[in-house]
Amino acid sequence: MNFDRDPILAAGNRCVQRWGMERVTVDDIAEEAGISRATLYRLFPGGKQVLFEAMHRESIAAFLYELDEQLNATDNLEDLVVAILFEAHRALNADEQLQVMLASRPGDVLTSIAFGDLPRIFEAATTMLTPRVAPMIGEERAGELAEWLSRIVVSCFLVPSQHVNFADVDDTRKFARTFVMPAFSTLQDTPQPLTPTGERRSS
Amino acid sequence: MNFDRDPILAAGNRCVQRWGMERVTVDDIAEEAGISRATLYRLFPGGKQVLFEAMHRESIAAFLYELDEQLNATDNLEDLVVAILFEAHRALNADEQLQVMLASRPGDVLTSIAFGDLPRIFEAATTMLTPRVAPMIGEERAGELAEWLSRIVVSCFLVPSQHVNFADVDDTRKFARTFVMPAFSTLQDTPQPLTPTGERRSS
DNA sequence: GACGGTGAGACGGAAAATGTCTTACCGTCT
DNA sequence: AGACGGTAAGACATTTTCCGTCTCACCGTC
Repeated sequence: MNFDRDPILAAGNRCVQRWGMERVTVDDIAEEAGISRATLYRLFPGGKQVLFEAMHRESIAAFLYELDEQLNATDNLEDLVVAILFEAHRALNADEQLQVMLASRPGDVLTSIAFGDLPRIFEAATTMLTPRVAPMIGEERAGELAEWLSRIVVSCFLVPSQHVNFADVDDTRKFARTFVMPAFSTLQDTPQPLTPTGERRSS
Repeated sequence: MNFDRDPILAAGNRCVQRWGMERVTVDDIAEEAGISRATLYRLFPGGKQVLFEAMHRESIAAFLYELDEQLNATDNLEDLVVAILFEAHRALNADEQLQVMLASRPGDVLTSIAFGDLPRIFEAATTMLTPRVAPMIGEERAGELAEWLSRIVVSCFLVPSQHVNFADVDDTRKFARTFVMPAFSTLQDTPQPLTPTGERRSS
C-alpha cells in the first residue's frame, strides 16, 4: 500500500518542481490543485508558510514511510541501522522532490535545515523508528538513535563524506559498527562479534 | 569550432532553464552573469524585452550554426533539403533550451511563435541558407526556400504531423520530393528522376 | 589627472502576491 | 422547503517584488 498524499500538498510539490521553491505562488498551487485561493487559505490557515511546512512534513513522512517498508527484513539492531543508512542514502539521492524540499536553494540549505526541517525530521524519524527498536533498546533510547541516524543521513547528504560511502553496503556496515553500534548495542543484539577489521558478512 | 555565446545571454539561458521563462527576473540574470543590473541595462538598452529578444536571436543563431555544419556532405538541393528537415527535427527535439526559447509556456506557444520568433527565424535561416543554395536556385529564391523550410520545421515541431515522420530519413525524403522540390528544383539539380511511388534511394 | 566602464544601491512607479472578506452557488441533511 | 456547511469567484487593501533610471564612488588605463 502506498503512502497517500494530500492532493493539495501534492499539487504544491508539482508547482515547486516546476517553478522552484522561491518562485511558486499560492495562486499557482491553488490553480494546480483545482481549488480557489479562498479554500486553500481555509484549509491551511496561516497561508504560505503553513502550507509549506505541511508540504515539508508530508515529504518527510512519505520518505520515512517508504524507508520503513524497506526494513521488514531486518530483525536485529545492526541490520536495522545498516539498512536505514543505506536505504535512506539511496532514496534521498534518487528523490528529486525531497531534495528540493530539503534544499530550496543552494545558499539557503543550511538555514533551512538548521532552523526548520531538522527538528521535524527528528520527530518523524523517532515516530517511525520507535516501534521497531523499542523492544531492543527501550523507548527512550529509540529517540536518541533516530536523531543520531537522522543527523548522519542529512549531513552526509548535504556534504558527502570522504571516508564512508553509503552506496556501499559493506562500507555502511563498517561505519555503523564503528560509530553507531557501540553507543546502542547490547550483547544479545550483536549478530556476531565485532572484529577490528570489519570484515564482510558471509550472508 | 563552436558557436561562441555571449556570456550574459548564456547566463540568461541558465536562469530561464532554472526558473522558467515567466519567473526569471532581470536581477536573476545579472547575478548569474556576475554583473550589476546597471551594467546589464547599459549593455541591453530596452531592458527585459531586448534582453530576451537577444537570447532568442542567439538561440536561433546557434541552432542554425550547428545545423549548418551538418550540411557539408550535401551537394545537391534535394539532399540539402532532406538534411535540413531531418537534422532540424532531430536537433530541435534534443535541445531543451531551444524548446524553452520557442515555447515559454504551453499556453503561450502560439502567441510567441506567431508574433515574435518566426520572422527572426526566417531571417536567420535565410542568412544561413543563402550561400549554400544561391548557386543552385538563385539568391531571391533562397529566401523563399528558407522561409518555407522554417515554417515546416516549426509547425511540425509544435504539432507533430500524422503523415510524415522526420525522424525517418526516407520519410523525410519522400516528403521533400512531394512538397518542397517541385517548387524549387530545376532539371540539373534533380539527382535522379522522381518516381510516382517515391521509392527509397539506393544510397 | 582625465576618462570609460563598472558595482552598489537609492528611487519611484508598476506589477504581482498575499491574506481577508463578501457574495452567490450547490449538495446534503432535517 | 429551509437551514447548513463547504466551495468558487472575485473584490479589496496591503505588502512585496520587479523594473527601469539615476547617481555616486571606485578602479584600471591612457
